Amino acid sequence: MAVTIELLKRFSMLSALPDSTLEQLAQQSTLKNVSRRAVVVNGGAVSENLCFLFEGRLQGVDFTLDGREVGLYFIEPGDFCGELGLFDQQGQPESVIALSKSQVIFMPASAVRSALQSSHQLVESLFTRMATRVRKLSAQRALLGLSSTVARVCGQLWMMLEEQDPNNRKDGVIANPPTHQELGIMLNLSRETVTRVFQTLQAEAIVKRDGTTRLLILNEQGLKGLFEAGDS
Amino acid sequence: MAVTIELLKRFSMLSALPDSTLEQLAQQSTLKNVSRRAVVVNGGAVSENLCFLFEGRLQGVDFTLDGREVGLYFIEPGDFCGELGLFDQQGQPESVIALSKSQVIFMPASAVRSALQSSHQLVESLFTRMATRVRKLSAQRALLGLSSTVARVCGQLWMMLEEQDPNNRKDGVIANPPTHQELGIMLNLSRETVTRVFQTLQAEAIVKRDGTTRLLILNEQGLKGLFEAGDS
DNA sequence: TGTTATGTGTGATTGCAATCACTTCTGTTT
DNA sequence: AAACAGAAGTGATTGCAATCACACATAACA
Repeated sequence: MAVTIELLKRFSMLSALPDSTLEQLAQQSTLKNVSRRAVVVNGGAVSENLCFLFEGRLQGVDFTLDGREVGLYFIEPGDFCGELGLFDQQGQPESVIALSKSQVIFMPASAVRSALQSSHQLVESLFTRMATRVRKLSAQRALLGLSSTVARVCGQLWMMLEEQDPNNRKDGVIANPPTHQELGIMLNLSRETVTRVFQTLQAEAIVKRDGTTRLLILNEQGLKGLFEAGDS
Repeated sequence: MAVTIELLKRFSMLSALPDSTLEQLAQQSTLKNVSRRAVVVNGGAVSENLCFLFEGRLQGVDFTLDGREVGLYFIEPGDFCGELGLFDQQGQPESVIALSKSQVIFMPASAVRSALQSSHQLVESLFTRMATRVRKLSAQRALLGLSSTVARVCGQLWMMLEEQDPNNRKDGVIANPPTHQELGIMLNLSRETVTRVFQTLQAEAIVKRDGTTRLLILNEQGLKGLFEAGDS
């Protein structure tokens, strides 16, 4: 499926580029519909593409040496992945998997390198985005330092809410929420434990499931309070 | 203390820069001796400097909302930190602390930005280094997915060994090893649990303490085996 | 519409590591 | 050399979440 300049402008990192650069990137990119559970980036392999998520939800998943799945990060619409190997030809250990039906733009790394050569502004944008990514990884890791399972789940939901697009954020909606299992591997919790925390949160009218494609945060202050309480 | 071109060349990211660029960077940089427990980068604040570690050991430390210390990463000699805010003027949540007496070169971010403008090679080096950092953060996080405390500690020691300079690596030496407490906060373990694991490893002649500045890895295969065994 | 697969929910059991309090050892300072 | 501070070591107790097995609900597919 063809990629247009307008489509690429939806991504904040690309939006400030001149149309001529966007046109070149668009011509070399492909928009694909990927189904739930599809592998978007293969772990371990060098990725030839950057993957921009237009709609859906992706998750970076690694495996420990004892075979456990470890969730490293989620990718929300408007974000991308696959950029680590841009200059060092090395891949990333984790796979990136679609958690729900998604639309992904695959953009060749070579095209991005060319654009970087001619646009210092893109260099700064990419670097800034990498910095944001490092901060998010650190915040994600800090969640694991919480000893309370309720605090950990609430912290994850809070982080996901903060990363929703402005409309969903305003309405307290998390689009395409991950399953309990997918949340569990982010937080080193079994899916039963995540289920039990959700039971508590729903009983207290803090969250409410709205079908499988939306999770409603009914009480943001309550959620944040449980996150900040830590060991209550 | 004055910084020389030769000193800066010890850092792989800077070594390929032309002497004229290195001279400019050197003139604006400062080498400081910092004592154990000194704060090298203040968490939350925008850092005006990049901090290059010449000798010693640094640790990035954050706090969870319930007040627990969380260790995010170690910094070995030859590496640096403080670069996240280069272009977005935002800081990092974690503080960077010296774990042992260290020598750190403070290099103004403004000087690095200037160098980046004129050196695409430095852009690539910095980006590649950020990618490496993301991979390390992911690997660090994956350690927390191991359910066995022995595997987790052994994994941490293995990662630290791999990051030693070639001489120490060859000899199976970890220089300036962190305390059990400092290791514990990296791995979400209490310092008592880390001590008990070390007891086991020393009893099995896998590791041996050589004073406070060196930890000897006597049996690398044994260490790696315990790491890879996961849930033994 | 019925069947199948996936996700959520539930209850019981058990093991492991956090916690606490304390002692011993080692390095630093006076 | 003695005193002090910090780090390592030790033992007992207890709580919490992983694990397991299973049932129920919901979504997807034929």
